Amino acid sequence: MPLTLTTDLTEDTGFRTLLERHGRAVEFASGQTIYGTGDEDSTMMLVTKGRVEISRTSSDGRRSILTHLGAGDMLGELAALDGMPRSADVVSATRVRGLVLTQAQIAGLLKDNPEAALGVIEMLCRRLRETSAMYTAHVLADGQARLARLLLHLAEKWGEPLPDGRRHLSERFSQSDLGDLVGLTRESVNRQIREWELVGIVAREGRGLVICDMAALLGVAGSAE
Amino acid sequence: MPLTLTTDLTEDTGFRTLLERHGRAVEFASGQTIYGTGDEDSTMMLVTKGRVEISRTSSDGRRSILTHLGAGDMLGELAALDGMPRSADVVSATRVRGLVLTQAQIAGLLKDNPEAALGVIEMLCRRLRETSAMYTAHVLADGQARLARLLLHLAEKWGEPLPDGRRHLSERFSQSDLGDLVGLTRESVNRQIREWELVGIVAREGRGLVICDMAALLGVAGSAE
DNA sequence: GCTGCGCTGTGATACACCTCACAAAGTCGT
DNA sequence: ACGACTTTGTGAGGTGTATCACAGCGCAGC
Repeated sequence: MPLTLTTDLTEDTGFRTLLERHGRAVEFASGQTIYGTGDEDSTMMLVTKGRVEISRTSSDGRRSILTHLGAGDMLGELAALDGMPRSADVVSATRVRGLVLTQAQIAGLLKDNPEAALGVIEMLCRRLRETSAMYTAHVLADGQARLARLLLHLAEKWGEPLPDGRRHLSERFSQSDLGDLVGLTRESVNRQIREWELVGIVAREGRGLVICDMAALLGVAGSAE
Repeated sequence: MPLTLTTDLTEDTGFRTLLERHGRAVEFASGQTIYGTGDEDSTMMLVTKGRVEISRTSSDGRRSILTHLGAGDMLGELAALDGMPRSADVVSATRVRGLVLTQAQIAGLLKDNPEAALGVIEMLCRRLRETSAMYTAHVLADGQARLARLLLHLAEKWGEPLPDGRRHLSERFSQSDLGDLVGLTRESVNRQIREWELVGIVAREGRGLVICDMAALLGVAGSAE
């Protein structure tokens, strides 16, 4: 089960309307810190354009990326819902545009509209299932399987399908990003991808990556599911 | 940040009253499967006595234990709240007594009592923070640090304090359980604990374990926080 | 154009942890 | 008190990844 931490807005909890109607438009250049771990502010944001990275950094400087979010994804709802300090860093990976909602606006929505609360509960349950699946996947699978899973997931979320069924990933994920997403070093990611390239499972097309043989990746990924 | 997945009932979302008043009393012998991954039933349960293990098993038979829950903890609320299939196995680690609530009862509570929904949201947010902290901890820390963290957490949740400040863990956790809780083999756990025993960080007292030097464990645990 | 700087590629070496194998000790049922 | 089963202890050897080190490459800015 791949990591998403994504809030699917096709199922509307009332947030979408609220955001589009009352959200304050914001914009960030690439590389800016949007929220920092421990911050006390309690806003949330809907990404309308670009890509952000959710991560944590250990005291000795190693980084664990939880996920990347893009247009249509919400972020920061945890702090907005429970008022606790932010639990992760959010950094723009590209130029990012979004709509921001304050905690007061959200609290208002929840008070006036009990339906919304049920939607929120459903969303949190889904996130909880995803996160805990992500945990066990990391415990049980080795690096190769985790990387295979990641590529499949990224291709799904960010890639465009090619006519021949392969998938093109044009968004730029550096190998060290990939490493931080699955808990491997950049070098290990390099060697693994290189190996898959030789066997024709993936290919390099200009600045992007093409997933040629999804079935093979699924095989590698599933071996320890 | 240790794994808990625990629902703290001191903060009452209305569930506790509901459970104590309308819960159906149940009892399980040690080693019984209470809920199985994929099951469709949607009850939840308050543990009143004993200890249960929440785990997942990979296709190749390796097991990852998410946590152990005991008296005062709720389990199965995820499926009860969102109606999806169970996402993990729950097995009694000892003889267990509990009170069971049906999904209909919970739905009724949430509909009649909007306050309760807010409490549930808060609880889910806390769980989400814990689970994702658990994930990054596992990615960033090595086996030694994870085991140290685990012992501290178990001592806190299940141990009794001794007059001299040490902590006695009388509940029986086998070394392979400990391994499955942190993603190590039984052998590795054995060697590590043995080593700590030699240095006086922990000690064996009959059938239980005593944490002698919490500070030292904290040091090991925190080195990669 | 040249100059940095971040990304990629690759070898050599180290080490944490696993796997396998087996013995000893403890626990439980009858 | 007996055997069966689980848990613990420990060695030898293998392996997946990390670490370090360095070279090439591509792109942005001056």
